[in-house]
This record gives sequence, structure tokens and C-alpha cells, in this order.
Amino acid sequence: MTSQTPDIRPKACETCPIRERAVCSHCSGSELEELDQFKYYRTYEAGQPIIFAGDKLEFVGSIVKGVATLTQTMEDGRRQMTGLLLPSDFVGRPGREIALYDVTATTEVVMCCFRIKPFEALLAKTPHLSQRLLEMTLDELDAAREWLLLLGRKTAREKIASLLKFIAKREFGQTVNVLELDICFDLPLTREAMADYLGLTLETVSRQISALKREGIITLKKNRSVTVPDVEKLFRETGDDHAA
Amino acid sequence: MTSQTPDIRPKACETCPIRERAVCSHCSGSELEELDQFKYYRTYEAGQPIIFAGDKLEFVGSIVKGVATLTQTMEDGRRQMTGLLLPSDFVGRPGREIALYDVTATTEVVMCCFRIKPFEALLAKTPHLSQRLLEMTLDELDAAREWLLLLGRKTAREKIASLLKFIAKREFGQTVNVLELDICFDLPLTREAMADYLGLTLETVSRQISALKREGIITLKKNRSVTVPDVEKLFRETGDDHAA
DNA sequence: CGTGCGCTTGATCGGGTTCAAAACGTGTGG
DNA sequence: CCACACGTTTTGAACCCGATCAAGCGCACG
Repeated sequence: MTSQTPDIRPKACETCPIRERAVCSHCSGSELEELDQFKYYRTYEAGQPIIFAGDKLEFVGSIVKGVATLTQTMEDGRRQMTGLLLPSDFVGRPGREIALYDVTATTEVVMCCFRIKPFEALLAKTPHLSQRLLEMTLDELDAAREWLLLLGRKTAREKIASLLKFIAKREFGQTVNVLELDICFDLPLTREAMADYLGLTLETVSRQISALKREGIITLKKNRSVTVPDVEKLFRETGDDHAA
Repeated sequence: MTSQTPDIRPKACETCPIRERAVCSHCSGSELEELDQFKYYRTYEAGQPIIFAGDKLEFVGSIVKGVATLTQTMEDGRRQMTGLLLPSDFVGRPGREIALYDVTATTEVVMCCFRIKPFEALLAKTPHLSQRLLEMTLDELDAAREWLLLLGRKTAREKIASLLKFIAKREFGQTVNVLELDICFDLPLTREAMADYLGLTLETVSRQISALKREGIITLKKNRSVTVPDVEKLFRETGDDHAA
């Protein structure tokens, strides 16, 4: 009952909230029509799996709304998030038969899905599509490299601050730096999911958040909604170069 | 004196050792000729910088021979390797003006360079090129995700074993699994570079290598040349699923 | 023969994990 | 409306793995 969304297809692209940034953003009207031939929308509830590692990949697609994660799990249960997927992010890998990672909705998620085979075919003959996918993949690779630095070299406190910065940047764009006013946003992740993102335990995440709260760098309501009175001060805790 | 290689350009592609795997591997003869218009070879000595983070990107290109690393450095000197570049790997990011990371030769390196502007122009109009680059970038992203798991969740011992496995796989292909015989290869990295790769200190790297040696899982000559008597046994130390 | 660099080894320290329990919130049913 | 149960988060105490600080070794090179 939760997996099939009422038909919002006709002309959906025109009002699509991710029209400007998704994999299809460079596509012309006729190319969008071609995509529409094998496109469908689908909704997932918070906590629901979207793809299981090892499963045959039936579709690729874009996150339209909500937050999903990509995680790897070791045999003994150790888990590491390897992707945090937000609206406009692309899910799935053209050219791959079998999914390598688990994809899970952490909030309610709406996806714009494309059946994989026809998508691959269109990709091969549509530079607007493949070039955009290349751009997005290169961006993701850069993000992954920042993430490697975070996991390899940052302290627990720096990791937490970096995650908050990431979420704030994604929410408010690059303008966050200049904003004098207080910044507020909701954490789309549980403490455990944050731990999986940061390569920590949930206890350490909780302790570090408490520490930042105690020091007045953040305040939080209901454990999930964060207020940052002084963005500069938070960013100084990330360990990053003061430019970015 | 080390940066300019005697002219090996004419017909170089025909005997190029990375012809099958580089970014140009799908290109036709005429496309190769176009590439040749703005191509040049260049050699770097072990230890030499290839690109500095923050510099203007003058070229992109392929590693033809040798090993290079991509590293990020924090203000206080903490360093994390975020790419280990082997022959056929692509260096540089089309569409970016300024380099984000340091690229350094760790052995003698021969690069096949393309001036960036004409390369970008050719990329835009040559699907053979952009599709291959997309493939390679997707592969790199997968590799980065494995790396995230390594940095976030693996123990020091598992990290070392994983690195050895990575080098062995890259050297011998996927066939390593079945091979009964002893496997030998040289470490192209110093202990310090390994530490930068693995998010450890060089002391810990040294200790863990000594431990593997003590237990007979590896033997080494002259600190750099590794022999693995039982590949299975080494791979069991990586923490990975026994399939991969 | 000395100097320097890469590597190893030892002793100690500390940040983050682990194990355990309590506190908090949220929803449920009496 | 309260009592209760369950999932999430916080807090506490002890431990441990890897970092840090400090020698010392081995080998290449001038």
C-alpha cells in the first residue's frame, strides 16, 4: 500500500522540484518524453528498504523528495554508510546488473524511477543525459574524497561538526557562510545513522552532540531540530580550511 | 631535466601499454588522431609533485607507467590519501579550473597529458570519450565506497590486509583467488604513504606488517617486496566477504 | 666513515569503544 | 487522563586499540 503512488506522471516534469539538478536536467522536451516512456514514481516510508545489496537492479532513478542512505554491512554486522542521498541525487549504476549496496529510505522518500534497460539505451544515444550523469558522478566522487578525509583523519567532534555543516550547506546552499542570523534545520538521521555515516558509535555521537550543546555552539529541540546561533563558530569546529 | 621525455609520440598509441583500459580505449583511429593534436608525454621522478592543490589545472591525462597518489592535507598537517593512481587511471577533472588535491608521483611516472581546454571540447562531442570517462568515474566511485568502509570500520590489521589484497588484485587481476602458488609483488608505497592511505600512523602500519610477517601470512625481502604463500589466508584477514 | 632516511620496536597515553543502566518521548490501551 | 511499553537518546565506568613520543636499527649514498 505504500509503494504505489497515485499517478502524478502526466506533465510531472514541468513542476518537478528537482528539474534543475537531476540527471535529466539537460534534457530537451523530446528527450523528457522519451524518458517518460519508461518512467514511474514510487514512494517509500521512512525505514523502508529501496534496494537490497545483491538484488538484481530493476531500475535507476532520482530522489525527488526525502532522504535515503547507501550502506555497506560486514559479515559481523559492522556497518558504514557510503552515500547520503538527497533530492536530485541519482540512485543506481547503469551498466551494473547487481546492486552492491543497500539503499534505505530514512524519511519518506519519493523516487522518479526509470526501468534500467531502456534507460541504458537512452543514455548511450543521448549526450545530454550521459554528460549530466558524468558531471553528477564526478561531483559525488569529490564528495566521497572529502568523506575519506573525514573518516581517516578527523576527530569525533570534527566529524559531528562536519556533518552538521554538510546538512546546513545542502539545505541553504553556499550562502550559509554569510548569513548572520540563526540557522535551523532538522536532522534527517537517527544517532545510529549518524554514527554509520561518521564511522563512530552512537554513544560517541550522542556525547559529542551533548558537548556542542553544552558549549552553546548548537541548541536542539526534541533531539532532532538543530539551531546554530553562530555558523562561523560551528564551521571552525570542522577542522576544514576556513575557505570552504 | 626530468620533466621532458624524448619524443615518443608518433604512433605511440599503437604500442601504448594502457591502450585497452585508458580513457581513450573506446576511441577510433581518427579520434586518436584528434587527441594527438594536443597530447604530450611527460615523466616525473619518484617523489615529484605532479599537481598542487589550488593550482590552475593545465592538463588532464592518463598514468601510463608508475604510481601516483592524490592527497588532501589539513591545516595542521594531517594528511589523507584519497586516490591511488595506477597505470590507465585518469588524472584531473574536466570542467574544473582549479585542482582540489595534490597529485604526487610515488614511483617514476609517465603520463600521457592532454591540454585541458581542447580535451574538454573533444569530450563534449565524442561519446566514445565521455562514455569511457563515465565508466571509469563510476568505477572509481565504487572503489571510493569500499575505501570508506575500510576507513570507517576496519581494524588496523584488516586495513593492511585489504591494501595488500588491493595491490595484488591490481597486479594479477581477479585470477588471484584461484592461484595456488606464491604471489610476489613490490609495495609501491612507503610506510608513511600506506599510513596516509589507511588512515593510520606509520608506526601502526609497521607494527601490523611485522605481525603478519611473524605469523607467516606474508614474508618480505628488503621491506618492500612481499611474498604471500597462502592468498586465501591473507584475504581472510581483510574482514571482507569471502566472495570478493 | 659518517650522515640521512626509511623502518622497526618499546613505553606510555588517551580518545573512542564497549557494556550497562537510566532518562526521555511517543504512542497505546485501559 | 494516567499507566505502561518500546524505541531512541543520554550518561556513566572500565577498557583497549591505535596514537604519540622516543630510541635504535639498517642500508644507501656522498
